[in-house]
Amino acid sequence: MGHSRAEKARTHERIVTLASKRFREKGLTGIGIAELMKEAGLTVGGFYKHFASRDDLVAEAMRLASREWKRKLNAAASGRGPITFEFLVDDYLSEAHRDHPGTGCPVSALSADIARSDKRTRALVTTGTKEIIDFLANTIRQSGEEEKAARSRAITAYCALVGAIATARAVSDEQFSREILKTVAQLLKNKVTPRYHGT
Amino acid sequence: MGHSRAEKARTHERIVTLASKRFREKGLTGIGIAELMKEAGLTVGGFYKHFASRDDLVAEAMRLASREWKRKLNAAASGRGPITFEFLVDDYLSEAHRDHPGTGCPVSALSADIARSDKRTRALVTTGTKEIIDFLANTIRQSGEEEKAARSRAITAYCALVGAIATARAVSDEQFSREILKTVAQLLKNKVTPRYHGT
DNA sequence: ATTATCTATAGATCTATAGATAATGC
DNA sequence: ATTATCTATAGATCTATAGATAATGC
Repeated sequence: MGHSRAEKARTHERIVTLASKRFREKGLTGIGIAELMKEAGLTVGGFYKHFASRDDLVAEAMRLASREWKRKLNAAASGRGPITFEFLVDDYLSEAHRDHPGTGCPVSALSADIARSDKRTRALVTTGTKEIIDFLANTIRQSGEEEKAARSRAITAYCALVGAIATARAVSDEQFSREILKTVAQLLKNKVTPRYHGT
Repeated sequence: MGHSRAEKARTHERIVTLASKRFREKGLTGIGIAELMKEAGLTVGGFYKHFASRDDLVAEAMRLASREWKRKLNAAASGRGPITFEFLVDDYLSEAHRDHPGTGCPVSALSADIARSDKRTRALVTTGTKEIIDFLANTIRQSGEEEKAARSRAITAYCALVGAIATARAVSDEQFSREILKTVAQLLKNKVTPRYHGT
């Protein structure tokens, strides 16, 4: 029991980290505070000394998920030269990402729940989404695309990625699910390479 | 109280119709049986004479949502000659669709919940999704596209549509939300018209 | 003395069931 | 007699709070 302030900060982070994973897996209302605290090795009573309300935890968990997701994209680049659009597409549309929503893109896992969340959470996700799209647009410009066209492609590619993972997770036919991932990956990559010269 | 068998059938349909709407609005776990029955002008006790379990209602509601959604696409075509890909895209990516999930595409509203649903519900949605993609592929072939390429484009377009609505609903910046809808609509329509001759 | 966590619990849900009531349908 | 719906309730949740306990930190 008891324990230091430094330990409390670590406990806090442990709860938020766990929540950001479980929320993506089970939905923002799919797991209760008691179960989360138990999984974190704590009991329900301590929760409200860490968070003013459940929505507070949701907001913090989504903030962490967005930050980690961005960090992951950047980390994927490091040591390999500038990250390419093709790499991002293959990484996003992998079966690993489809099968592990807990560590994946928060928007594809929680879009509907986010739409029903409070202002703070939605604002956070909005900022994160804009940043990812800017990031995508930059990789597209590296392929020689003009700025405005790159943004259009980035937005459309982002939506195709989100929709593909969401749909591939929803359908129960494994072959069909894989077809979705592979087809979207292939088409997105073809569309963006300069050799096709689309407007 | 009491009432005829014919009336029971109508009551049953009323519950399923309401559920298919509320589920799309609030999520598959976002509304309880008591509230649904109350909204349908009934009380909670009668529920289990209509459905063996909550999951039973979920399955029936999703079946209805898929059927209605297909019917809507087909109805949009009637009296206007063969339905075009362009029309479907604009209709799907309208602000009206974004703002009224209850009568909209069940996959964009519920993908994550569906992924966590039982076999029956997922199988139903899988079939519905395949049909919509076939439908899209047909409209693309009407623009002179070869069959296999049309299927690839249909799958990718479907994912872009689903992701665009999901994302446009999640973000809280109205201008950004509209940008997403418009950009994806424009790019999808450009990509499919024969004048661009992409592979 | 303060505080991080605990046990315990209030009050509001939720799904599901039991048994009563009032109609239909033989 | 059967049955469509009702009232009432069991038992399991859920969020949030009160008060106890055992540590930290002045």
